[in-house]
This record gives sequence, structure tokens and C-alpha cells, in this order.
Amino acid sequence: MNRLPTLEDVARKAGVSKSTVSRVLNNSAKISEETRGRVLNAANELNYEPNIIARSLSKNKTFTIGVILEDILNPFFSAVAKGIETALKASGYSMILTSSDFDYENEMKLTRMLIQYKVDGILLTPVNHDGETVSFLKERGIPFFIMNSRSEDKEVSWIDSDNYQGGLMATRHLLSLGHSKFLCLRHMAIDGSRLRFEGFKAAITEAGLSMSDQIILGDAHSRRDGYELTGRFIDENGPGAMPSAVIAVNDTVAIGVIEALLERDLQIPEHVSVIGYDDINISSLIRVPLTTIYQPKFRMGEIAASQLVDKIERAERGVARQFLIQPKLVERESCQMCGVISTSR
Amino acid sequence: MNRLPTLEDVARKAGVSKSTVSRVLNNSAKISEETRGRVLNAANELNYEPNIIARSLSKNKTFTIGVILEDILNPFFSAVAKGIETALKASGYSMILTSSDFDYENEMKLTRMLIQYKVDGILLTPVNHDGETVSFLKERGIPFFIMNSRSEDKEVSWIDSDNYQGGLMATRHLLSLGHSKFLCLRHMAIDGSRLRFEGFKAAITEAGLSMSDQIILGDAHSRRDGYELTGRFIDENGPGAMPSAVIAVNDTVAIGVIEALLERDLQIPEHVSVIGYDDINISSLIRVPLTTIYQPKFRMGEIAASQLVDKIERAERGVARQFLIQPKLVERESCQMCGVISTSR
DNA sequence: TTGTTCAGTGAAACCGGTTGCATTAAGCAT
DNA sequence: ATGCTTAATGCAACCGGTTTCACTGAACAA
Repeated sequence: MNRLPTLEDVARKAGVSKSTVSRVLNNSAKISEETRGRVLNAANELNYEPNIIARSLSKNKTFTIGVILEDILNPFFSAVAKGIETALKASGYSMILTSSDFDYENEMKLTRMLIQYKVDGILLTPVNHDGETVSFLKERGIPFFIMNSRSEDKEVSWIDSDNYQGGLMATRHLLSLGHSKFLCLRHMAIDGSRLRFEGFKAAITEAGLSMSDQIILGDAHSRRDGYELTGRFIDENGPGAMPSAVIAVNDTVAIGVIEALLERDLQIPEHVSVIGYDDINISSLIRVPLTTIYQPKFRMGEIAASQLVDKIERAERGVARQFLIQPKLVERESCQMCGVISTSR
Repeated sequence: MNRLPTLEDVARKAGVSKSTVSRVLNNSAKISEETRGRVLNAANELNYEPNIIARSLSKNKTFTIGVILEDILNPFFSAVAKGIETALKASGYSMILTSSDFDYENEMKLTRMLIQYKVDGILLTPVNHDGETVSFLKERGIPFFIMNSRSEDKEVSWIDSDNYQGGLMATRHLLSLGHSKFLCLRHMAIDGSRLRFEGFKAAITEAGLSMSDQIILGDAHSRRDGYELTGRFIDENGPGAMPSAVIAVNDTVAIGVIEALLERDLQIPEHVSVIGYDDINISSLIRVPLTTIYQPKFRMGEIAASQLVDKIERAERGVARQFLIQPKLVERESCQMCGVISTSR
């Protein structure tokens, strides 16, 4: 394995000093046309590629940002990742992508690792709202930006959709269709989910219903969780015990719910209405097109990334910015009036 | 912004030399218990985190590998990415994840960038089979591993599923259901797709049918492509011109096809059978559960990553390995006998 | 002619680690 | 007492860039 050519090699070949080569390559000072030509030629002939590691070390800047998502496999996060990638490419950064799998310990380990990699900043969807990770980053003065969650701390920047509103919205929608008893699949360990649940509670109370009549199951975040929790509930309590509507913490879970229901011959929305959250790509195309709450995922990633880059480059480190996006109800076919059974399509 | 503590700071605090600190932290030489203790304490008190950039520079090794996928948003690639991530985490590597968006120029640029980042190796799903990227990497002696594609070059390692077989399999399945005229949505710029198409042709010929009776459209790789190409075809030629079966280059495209068909009141599979490829996560759950060809995506990523790490660490650089995985037909509901129209479900 | 200015370039320090080699002191055999 | 090991540690070079500062020579003003 032959060593890759370095600045020194180029310098020698062009008959100049390292400094000159560096300056030519970075256009960082006036260099005579003649010298510039010689250097460029030498670099070309040697197939020279700068060593970003070395450059990073001396500039104390890596042009890399660390991304910690909760789960790359979930289309919600893929969309966020895509948005991040798009924004970063535009400003010349790369990303180290990791996923915490909703595990707090992982999140911390990854954060530590990214810091060691000297990323210029970190984007994360934290498992815990204002958890240790945030204070860890703050203490060390690492620029970071929170996605899909928020912080009480005025100095912390974040972008989130209004999950409380979303939860409220979803529940009110079902209430307006006459439903009054719900199966709610939540996930208390995750901020956004918790707020959606708060919204749910608020709507229930506001409608004069009792929370104790509601069936709450969790923690659910995967399709499998939705499938198993729902399935087990029906199997243990009989289909008669099934409420007329299900509120799932996200679309992925909702899809699992739908699977479990269909498998047990409960028709959607005739027997059970189901509402999700996120409006992931395929939600419109699943067996029963899913009524859900939309959030702009791609955009969220894009905004987060460009804000972080701003923070890094313009050294606006003091100024924190918060973005609260309003979610939207997307009505499709998985919800209908309570009690109306029609088998025609 | 206070500078993060360095080895030197720890050394000063512990009253020893940099070398000693380094040796303690890496367990790389015998150090007296007493000194070790002092050093560890100092490191702890200062919240010291090693600078991987500096370490990488001196060790000439980054513990980072570059990943170039064609499109992170496509669930097929998300699954591959997840597999990679899992395998890498196990061996202590991180990944820089990028996507080429099926664009060859991008792929080349990203490769160059990853080399500058001095990644220890590269995993890629190349847009072009044996394109310049591969020779570029080979020339420079960068360890790399090809995913979801292959190479004629015996010295290049890859993992791929047998796309030719898969194409053959899909087509034969439809032929066996009595279909004889197909709409085929292909993508010639991508290896795997091309081979699937070769399989399609072989099956057509083998059945004594003429390729000129088939309708071939391309290039398709996104849901949108599937949706638009199919829609346009029907709108321009009328529903009567629609063949009884559609073969889509992948599930994502197939989903777009289904959308376009349903929108124009063509029932699946009653009026048109549709077959996809990949068996992505939600294929079983879309409006019409998709008959498709399965490939082990997660596993593919996992194998690729661990093979690459092997290559890097065991310096088995001479030995190339190739993995050809057999795809499997997964029958669901989007295909049925040709000519049988039943509207009952 | 004598400064002064400025374009163009090189030398060397620096970024924060790792590591080969030298050094010191203690332990032990002769 | 002398010489030889060996354990524990420090010094300094090195990885491949960037950047400050100094220097040279030419152009130009006085």
C-alpha cells in the first residue's frame, strides 16, 4: 500500500514550500500565476487529495456534524435525515449518523463519541426532554440543536411540532365523530409522545369524559409494539372490550394496530376507527388509508440543520431560537362516525 | 468558549508527561499503579475526552467508514443502513452516511470527499456496475465493499441478490398466472434493475412471447415515477391499452403504480396484477398487499459492513469475497389469474 | 539616491495525539 | 563493589495540514 501523496510531496514536486501549496489550494493569499500553475500541475499529476483530518486538527474545525436520531428505520426519521442531509450538503458539511434506538444510555454514549470525533455541532432527537445529554452538551459549549422535542431552557434551540395541540386535535376529531371510549397507545419515555398524551387527556376532560374509562397501553413506538399490544388486549379481553377508536402515538404504531385488528376481523373504520401521528410516506397507501396528524418531517430536518450551521458559522452562539410547528389533521379513511356500520366500500 | 482539555492539561495536572498519560489511557504499557491513579483522577476532574481527530492523524486510522447509498428515504436503503449501523457499532466504527440520489456525478464527488475524510473504508451501492468509482477506489488502494450490485473484477468484493433470477422469478410467476402482456417499469441506469430486466426478457422469450408486445417504460425508481409513468400511460392510451400485469423495478415504484391504477378505477388484482421487488417493510400492509421478491436487506448491510471491517483489520486485502443471495417470491394479494374478475373480497 | 510599500514566498510553530528511543533507579547475580 | 536486567517514565519526532511572522526584491514616491 503506497502512501497517499501529501502537501509536502506536492511542494517538492513543484519546487516550492508547503505554505505556498497550502495557499494555492485554499486561495488564501496572493500567489503569482506562474507558481500557482506549477503547484496545480504537481497536485494533479500526483492525484493529490487533501487530508481533512489534518486540516481539521489545525483549523480546529471538522465540517462534520453529528446526528443522533431515535431510529433510522422509522420513515419519520428517514425523512428528517433526508432533510438534514440536503441542508448540510448545501453548506458543505457531512454528517455522522447514529441512532439511539430510544435508549437513553445509547444516546449518552453516542454524544460522547461524537464529541470525541470533534464534530462541529450535534443535531439530536433526544429521548428525554431536558435530560442529561442536553446539559452535558451545554456545559461543554458544543453547538447543538434539538429536533422533535423541546427544552424549558431559554438558551437551548429546538424545533418541534406542537405535540400537545396535535394530541388534542386528534382526540377532538374522534370525539366529534361521536367516539367516547378510546384505546390509547402511548410512549411516556419520549417527550413528544408524552405531550400528545397530555393533549389526549385535555380533550377527554374538556369533553366531560373520564380518563378512567379510557384504556391506556404503552410503551409503544414500533409497528411490532402496536401489533402486539393491540392483539394481546383483544385476545385477553375479547373483541367486545375493544373501544370504538384507537389513538396511536405514531403512524408506525398505528400500522401495527391495524394489522392486529384486521387479523381479528375487526374492520376499519366500520368497527374501529384508528388515528395515527406523523403522516409518514406510506400512510396514505396502507390497506386502510390512515387518518393522521401531519408534521413536516423533511422541513424539520432542513431547518434544524441550517440553523445549526448558522449557529456554528455566525457564532450566534448566544442567541437561541425555537420553532414550534403547527401540526395538521389529515383525514383519510381510517376514522368514521361512531356506531355506523356499513360494509359497502 | 473555553478550550477543551487536552492530554497536555491532564499531564500537567497529574505531574507527568504526555506520553505517560497516553499510555495510561490506552493501557499500552506498564505504568505503576500510583501514577495510573493520579492520571485517571486528573483526567476525570478535567472531564477529559480524547480528540479522535488527533489520534486519527497520528495513527493514520479513523475508525470511520464511509457509506454511499442511493437514497436514504427508500425503505430498502434504510434497512440496509440499519444493518450496517448494527454491524459497525459492534466493531467500534462509526459511519459517515451520504446518498448519491442515483446520480453518478454525486457518487464520484462523495467518494472523493470520503477519501479526504480518510475513512478506513467505503461501503457503496454503486449507480454503475464497474463504473469509474470502483476503479478510482481500487487504484488508491482504499478498502471498499459493494452492496446491492456486483463487479466482473475478481478482486472486488460485493454482496448482491441474484437480480436476474429475481426478474425471471417474478415474470414466470405472472406467466404462470396466465398473463402474457406486461407493463414493465425498469431503470436501466442501475445495475440491479438492469439485471431484473434481463430476467424479465429471458422469461418472456422462454415463454415464446415477443418482447415487442411488451410495454417498457423507464427510468423509474421512486414512488412518484411509478405513479406518473403509469398514470400518463393510461391517460394517453386509454385503460383498454393497459396490460393485465405490471412488473415494477422495486416496491416503491410498485406502490406508485398501485396509486395510479386505483385512482383510475382499475382494481388490483382484478383488473391488473402488480408485482414489486425488495419486499420493503410496508409492502405487506399497503392497500393491496404486494406480491414481491424478497431480499434480506438488513442482513445485506450487516454482512457488507462486517466484511469490510474484516478487510480493514485483518489486512486480508488481497482476498476478495463475493456473496450472491437468492431472492424469494413472496405471494400476497396484488397478483391473480389473468382474466378472472371477481369483485368479492 | 533613499525610504516606503507591497507582492510573493519560506521557515517554523502549532493543532493534540502516538511511539521509538533514551534515561533513571531499583533489583539482583556474581 | 560491579555489571546487567528490567520496570517506569520522559523527550522529541512525527502524522499532514494551517498560519504567523519575517524576509526578499521590485516598484514607486520624495
